[in-house]
Order: sequence, then structure tokens, then C-alpha cells
Amino acid sequence: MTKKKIPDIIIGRLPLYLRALERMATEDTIVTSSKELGEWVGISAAQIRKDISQFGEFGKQGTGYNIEFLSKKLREIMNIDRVWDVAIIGAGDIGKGLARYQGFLDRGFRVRLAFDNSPDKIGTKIGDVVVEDIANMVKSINEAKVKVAIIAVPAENAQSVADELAKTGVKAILNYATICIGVPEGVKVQYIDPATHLQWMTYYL
Amino acid sequence: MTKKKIPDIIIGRLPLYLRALERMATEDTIVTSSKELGEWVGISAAQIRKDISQFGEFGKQGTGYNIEFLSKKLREIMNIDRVWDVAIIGAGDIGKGLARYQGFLDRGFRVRLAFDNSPDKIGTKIGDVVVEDIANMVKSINEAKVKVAIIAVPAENAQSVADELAKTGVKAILNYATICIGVPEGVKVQYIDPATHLQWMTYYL
DNA sequence: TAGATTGTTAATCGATTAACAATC
DNA sequence: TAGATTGTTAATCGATTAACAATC
Repeated sequence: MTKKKIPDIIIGRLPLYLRALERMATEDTIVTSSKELGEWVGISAAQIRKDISQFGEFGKQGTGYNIEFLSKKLREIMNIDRVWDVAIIGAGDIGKGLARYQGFLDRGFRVRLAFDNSPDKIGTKIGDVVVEDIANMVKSINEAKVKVAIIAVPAENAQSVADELAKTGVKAILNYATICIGVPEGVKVQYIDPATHLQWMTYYL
Repeated sequence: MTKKKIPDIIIGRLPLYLRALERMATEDTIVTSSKELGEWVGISAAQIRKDISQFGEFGKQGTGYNIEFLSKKLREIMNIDRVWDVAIIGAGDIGKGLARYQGFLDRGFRVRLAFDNSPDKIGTKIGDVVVEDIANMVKSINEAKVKVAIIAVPAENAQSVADELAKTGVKAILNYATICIGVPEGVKVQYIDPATHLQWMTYYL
């Protein structure tokens, strides 16, 4: 009864499919095909069919995929048919920007907690949350049962924050610090670093 | 005399290697090995040696890699042994945050231009630049010979901004809009979307 | 029915790993 | 010299593509 292990690389493409489908839905389109979806996300039709078919038979021969139905299925698969509370660690420019970011709400995430170590910031309000002392982080995160965290502290402090997070129920970390962090088995980490992304492209200039 | 075609996936790892090396350098380390570097970035030693050897023989058997020397070579390979001017399109929360971001300066990038279509924002100063009317974008970018742009406008407007950028010398675009954009052959695009990154992980929760 | 498009298989392609001679 | 680590080759592994029967 164990779920077949799906490659990470496929999981990583599902959010792109969903994002495109949600956009299609705003344009009064009812069905789409692997070909059309492929053009939207820049991936071959064959690969899209193969990816989707890992999880079930969600299409109809001759017709394609019902956008509403496939979106629903993808949300279920990705566990975003609910809202996840998020904790943001670090209330500098990046942390503040994320706390106010409007793009989370309708994509399954809500910023619930924010922490910083600076007395200047503790107690201030950013977005809908009040910045707490980072000394309370483990306690607050555990109480709120938060499972998703965003690290937005300087690189020097990222590993120690990650170590603290390991004492909580956080199992998914989005890391904006420009350093690779070590986490316990079973905790997922994703990295965002604009300078790294830019450097990836300057090679071709 | 044509440069051997290096796979994209290898190019994408070079910035990570450089980032780790720069951090090692701050710790008074002189040399490192593929094994140690691999532990820093979470990649196997064999792969690191293979990646680096695509570009030359930068290590010494029995000793490893000189950190200063390898960093210099990587910067040359990635074309960041100089500073690239960057234009930011969209001066909302994300654009503003990026314009003020301190992490670009010492990694090869400087924000030189910013644009928005809102009269409220045009003329205001963010970071070191004054926000210009987006109507002047093509002209200003061409005059400043900027080759790198960051799109930070709503998804609805991202494609039209990309189309305008196609009329300039911009060849590298970092896209924060939550939509896949079409660009002419020869233009590179990278995507950053925090919600997509988070969704990638909730599958495993 | 005729046309279209899925789900799936087999073939291809590319990336990673393991192993080791070369050599510092 | 003995120990260590590179650069590289061959073997393995995994991902993508092409093709097509099934079927709406």
C-alpha cells in the first residue's frame, strides 16, 4: 500500500502546471490539452502527460483535461487543498516584503508568525503579524503547530536558526540566506537567492 | 575554436560553488577539496570534480583547489569578473526590496534603473535610483546599455514588459511575475516565485 | 464515423556515480 | 616515499522523447 515513489523533479513541475491552469481558468477556458498546457509552461506535451499520469487518469482521450478538475486533483496531490501557516524568521527587507506579499494567500499559505532578534523590530507589526523575539521562536512555533518556515536572516545566522527550527515541527524551509544549510532527515529545504539566479545567466552574455 | 557546449545544469551549479568558496575564504582557509566543497553545497565530490574539469585543470592532485584561484576562474567563466548593470521593472514591494537589496553589490550586480507605470511612484527614489516612467523604458535601457533586467510587475503585465524588453539589448531576465513568459531566441529567463517553491515542499508534508 | 488526444511503452538521450591511473 | 586528491573513463542510473494503441 506504499505510495509509489515519485521523482522530485516531477513534483517540482506540478506547481507550474497548477499555476498555468489557474490562469487559464480566469480566461473562461473549460478544457485544455497536454499540448496547450505545454506551450504555457514551456514543457513538452509528452512529458506533461507522463507527469500527470503518475497520479491517476485525469484526462479524456480526444478531449484533453478539464481545467477545474485537474486543478483540484493537483491541489490534493500537493497538499495545498488547505491553508498552511508560515513562520518568517528575520524581519529585514526580505522578511518584511514576504510578510506583506499578497501572492501567498490564494496559493495555500498564510503568514502567521514573524521573528527577529533586534529590539527595534520586536513588537512592530508587518503585514498582519507582530514581530516576536526570536528567543520565543521554538515555543511559539510549537504552540501554533506551524510546519512551514522561511529563513530570511543573514547567512551567518542561518544555520543556527535551522538548528532551532529542528526542535520544532517545521518540515519545510524556504531559505533566502545565501548559504546551504544542514537539516535533519525528513526536513525539506528550498533556496531562493536572486544573485545566484542572475549569475546563472551571465555565463551566456 | 568553438567553445564546447556545456550543459545548462552544470552552469547552474557554478554560482553555488562560488558562493561556498567565497564563504570559505572569509574563514582564512587557503585550499579546499572536492570532498569538502561537496559537503558545503550538498553535491557529490565526483560531480564537483567533473563540473570544474569542464573548464580546465584548476586543482592539484594530492592537494585540492586553491580557493582564491578557483574563485577567480569561476568568476571569469561566469562573466562576473565585472559589474553588470541591472534594470528593475516594477517598483512595488518586490521591486523596491530588490532595489535596496545589499546582496547584489559584491556578487557582480548593481541596480542602475527602475521603472513603474504609476504616477505615485515615478520620480521617487528607491535605493540609489530614481523610478522612471515605464514609457521611457526602451530608450533608457538602450542608452544605458543595460543587459540584465528583473521583472517585478503583476502577471498580467509581464508578457508585455517582456515584449518591450525584446526591443532592447537585454539578454537576461529574472522574472518574479507568476507566469511563464515568451522571449526571443538568445534571451535567458530565470524564475523566482516563493509560492511555487513552497508548494514544491508541501507535497512531502 | 473521423478526428483528436490520452496513457503507456520502448527507445533515446543525458546526467551521475564509481573507480582508478596520474601525480602532487 | 606514503598519502591524498585530482581529472577522466566506463558503468550505471534516471529522465525525456517518440510512437501508437486505446478510446472519447
